[in-house]
Amino acid sequence: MTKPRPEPAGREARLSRASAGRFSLYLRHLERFEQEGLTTVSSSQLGEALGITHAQVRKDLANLGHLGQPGIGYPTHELIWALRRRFGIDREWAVVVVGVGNLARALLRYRGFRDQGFRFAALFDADTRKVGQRAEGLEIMAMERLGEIVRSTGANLGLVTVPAEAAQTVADALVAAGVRGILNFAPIVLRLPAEVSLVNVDLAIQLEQLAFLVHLAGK
Amino acid sequence: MTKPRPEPAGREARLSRASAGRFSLYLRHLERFEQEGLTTVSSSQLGEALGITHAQVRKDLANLGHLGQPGIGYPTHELIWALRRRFGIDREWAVVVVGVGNLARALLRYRGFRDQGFRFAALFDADTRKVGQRAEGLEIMAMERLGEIVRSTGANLGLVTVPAEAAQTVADALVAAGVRGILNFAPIVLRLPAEVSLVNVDLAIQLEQLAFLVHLAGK
DNA sequence: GGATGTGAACGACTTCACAGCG
DNA sequence: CGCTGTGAAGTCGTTCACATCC
Repeated sequence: MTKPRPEPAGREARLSRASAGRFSLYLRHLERFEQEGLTTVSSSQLGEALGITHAQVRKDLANLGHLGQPGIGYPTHELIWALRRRFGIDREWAVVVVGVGNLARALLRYRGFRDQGFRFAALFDADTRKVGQRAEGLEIMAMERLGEIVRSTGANLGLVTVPAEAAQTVADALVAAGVRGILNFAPIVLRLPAEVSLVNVDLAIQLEQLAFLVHLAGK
Repeated sequence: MTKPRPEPAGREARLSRASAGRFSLYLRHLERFEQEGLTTVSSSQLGEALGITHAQVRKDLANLGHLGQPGIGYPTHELIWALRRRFGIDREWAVVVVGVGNLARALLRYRGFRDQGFRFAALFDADTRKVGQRAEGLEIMAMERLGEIVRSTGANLGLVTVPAEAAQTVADALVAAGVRGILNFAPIVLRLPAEVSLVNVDLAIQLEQLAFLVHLAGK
């Protein structure tokens, strides 16, 4: 049974889910600012970049401690590292991908994952014709080896890009293998133990969402 | 300049954005329930399926008028159609796709789009080697023809799956061609006129998000 | 002056709890 | 009795406004 908000909380000062959801955006823009040579950035600059208010930015960043200097702004480099620490991407994440279709291939190609501390450790597919082939430099493994390989590589995240019918089974296997988080692209509600984190991305729903917004706007 | 909440509102009884965001989930589960032969469904059943409380379900569905019957529940079929009407998928949406990579191919393959009233009208790519090839039964067109074809097909939604550098240019072209909504997969903040709706899907961020949740959970 | 940090006001969403109907 | 619809309360997130500091 999945409670609406399982979400176990960390120790540090309470951090809202909404604010957490913007952290990777801050990071991305800060990295750009740093590359452009800005040693310091203001809440207004960040707000402009993310499309939110400066007050919001300050509230979010207050979670990281008092990094800002009145009259000046935030030191870009320090802020980036404070975010990374808080974020957990100062360590490395090993990711396994289950279901090697077009979507998985698109994700494997995404540049920037490696920079952000993500490493693809292994690929799996139930289709025996795909097993043994390579995708983006990694060999595709048979599903039977999932448990073994997740354990031996110490993978902690699983990416599920299989059809809806197979998703729960795959998720169960990943959990059994000891994965700590699952990124699910299948259009179903996965049932997971509370200690395993879950992020859902439902592409079909996004398009429906858009149609809905247009529908509402067009009156 | 993009205000945090441009969102022009519809006429009917005010509908919260959060509740709107669940509509496609309701629809999906209701269709499943109907297939399973349930002519009637309760707020608890729906809540269980979506992972939210029954009170929440009733609040959401109250927007559609008084469809529920105390002691009984909601008539499945009527509810589905009430949702569809409210949703705008009782009409057809023509979608053009710009940037035919793996991600676009994955989306083109998504079953269910057609059932939900979406039709892929045309594909475009800047890569001249791809132009003329076919993907999922549609010919890939040169970017130059975008305006012309959007207009002739009456396409109202655009799906942007190009690299970040090209995304704003593509979006501008789509807007100029008269598209009413854009589903953007590029990891940048698009600047659009307020009358064009926008939904962003940033896949890289979802993985970071997951890492973050795991990080927080693991204390 | 320009920018941060933050209490207080505000607004949005969710849950509670219960009246009322079938 | 079961289940809906809905005010009221509660929770969460955002914006305002201003004291404070460089």
